[in-house]
Amino acid sequence: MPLDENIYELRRQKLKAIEALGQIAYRSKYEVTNAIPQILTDYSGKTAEQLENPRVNVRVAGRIMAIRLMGKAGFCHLQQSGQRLQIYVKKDAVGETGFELYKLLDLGDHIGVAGYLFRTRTGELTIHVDEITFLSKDLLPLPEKWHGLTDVELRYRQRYVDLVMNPEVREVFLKRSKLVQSLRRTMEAHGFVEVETPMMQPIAGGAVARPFVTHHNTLDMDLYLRIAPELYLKRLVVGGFDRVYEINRNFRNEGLGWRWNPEFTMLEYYQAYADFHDMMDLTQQLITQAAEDVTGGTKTKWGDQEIDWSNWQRLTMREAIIKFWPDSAGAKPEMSDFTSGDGIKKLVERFNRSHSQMAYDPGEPAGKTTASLFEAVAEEHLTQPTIIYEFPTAVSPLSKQKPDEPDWTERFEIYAGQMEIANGFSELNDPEDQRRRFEAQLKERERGDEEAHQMDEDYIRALSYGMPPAGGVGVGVDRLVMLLTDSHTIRDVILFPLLRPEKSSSSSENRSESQTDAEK
RNA sequence: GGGCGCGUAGCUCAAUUGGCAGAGCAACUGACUCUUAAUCAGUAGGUUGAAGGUUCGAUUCCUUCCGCGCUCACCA
Repeated sequence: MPLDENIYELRRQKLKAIEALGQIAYRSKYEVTNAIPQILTDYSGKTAEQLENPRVNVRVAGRIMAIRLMGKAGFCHLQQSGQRLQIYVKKDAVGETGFELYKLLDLGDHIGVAGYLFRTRTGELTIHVDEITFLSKDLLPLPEKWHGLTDVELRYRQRYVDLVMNPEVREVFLKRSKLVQSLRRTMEAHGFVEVETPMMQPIAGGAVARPFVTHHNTLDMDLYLRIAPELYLKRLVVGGFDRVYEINRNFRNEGLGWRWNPEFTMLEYYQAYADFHDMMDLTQQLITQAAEDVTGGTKTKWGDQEIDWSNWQRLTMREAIIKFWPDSAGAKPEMSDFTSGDGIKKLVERFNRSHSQMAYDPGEPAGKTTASLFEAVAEEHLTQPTIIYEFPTAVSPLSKQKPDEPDWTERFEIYAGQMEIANGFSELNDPEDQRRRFEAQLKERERGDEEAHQMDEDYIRALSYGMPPAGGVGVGVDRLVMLLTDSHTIRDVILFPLLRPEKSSSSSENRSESQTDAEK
């Protein structure tokens, strides 16, 4: 830290010296003729002769990422929008004062330059500078130019430095932006209307998770940050918005991990008069289109594997358990094994004998066990985009049951890269059935499941006014970004992931201490 | 929360069984008007995450704490 402050102080003095040369320390604006990426696009193909006549005069701005001084001339690389262009500064060209300014520049400073394009002896496109304008000072030293910033914690805590130093990080977030654009485009093309529903809710519903709690002072009431927008979007379907969608944050007070951040982005959409098969088709199309829009193709790298977004498979949950049943756990299950709680229990016991123990509570509903068994048996095999459909009713309090098998619902999830990335179903619109499902969830809550769904009387009232048949889907945007950018932790696709608060032991605390001392 | 690992200069990393805490880059001074990880000569920069213990002596061994990473469990 002492050295840090030395450099800071030294650079402040340089800034004063720069002002003494007639520059403004923090000026308001600088008119450029070209952005650096534009120059690279337009002139990279031109020869030295083509650049000479006619001569191309430019004004550009950027951050100094490399600087080399050789007596009375020097080179810099200016970076803008993640791309770099070299400039050549010669005392003869910029004059005495201009060169004094050049000598006061540091790595990380922002400058604007005016000059003309040429090629150096080694052929690199370069600006021959006539005039330097100082734009802004970097008072803190950037990380080492060769190794850059690799410390994971610093990268997340100081994302601004990470973005300056690591162009591939910038790329990930550009792709994230493209993905969201693509999702919106597909939704709009299908006639969906974008809406915004409450982030603060009196009852945290629409999913099975623990919420964050906050408080409104004037109304003196506790509110929950939403765990899902689902119940509000379906209220809108009741109200006559036949196709609605929302892209926004959900908050779940759960653990952190490579696939989990407490706030994450979800796309949710609801379509009246559609069932879960329609939603599977739409979602498959949405994701395939997104892969193409973001990466330009349908095949993406995922670690040492490849995901082919044009090749999907569909399996029921029961089929998936049978298909991926490990040989070591004995004969594959039969469909009839899933019909009784006893049959499922036996499957779990057989599986657990050959594998690491899968957690399960004998008192829980059989459907819950089946869903856990599916995750234990199949999830790790689901690298290619796969739609798993027909989920147990016990874990699907908002889905419509299969007409012929009431223990199973018209629900699906989409898996890729061993992650669940989407969840959709034919929406339960029978208010009395919905009340019974909520009551079953309340029993689970009494059994100690803090994540079980709460009773939402207003939602039941909304259904009682009549909701048309509808299908709905939620798509995990962060996880989709991970898959499309080969990022293996969610923190790499969220600009500012949740971290523990920074320890204030060093600089900030010292400063406040010295302030109190001064006050005394 | 459990298990494993890590923490040394601003950044990236060394340091023989426990024996003088080092290098490159960044910084500073000087030389250099086509360099590009510029080069050359020199200078400065450290409470080895914190506290305690063992020892003649601790970056190294032990304990506790703090922080980070990986991983397992709950969760999308």
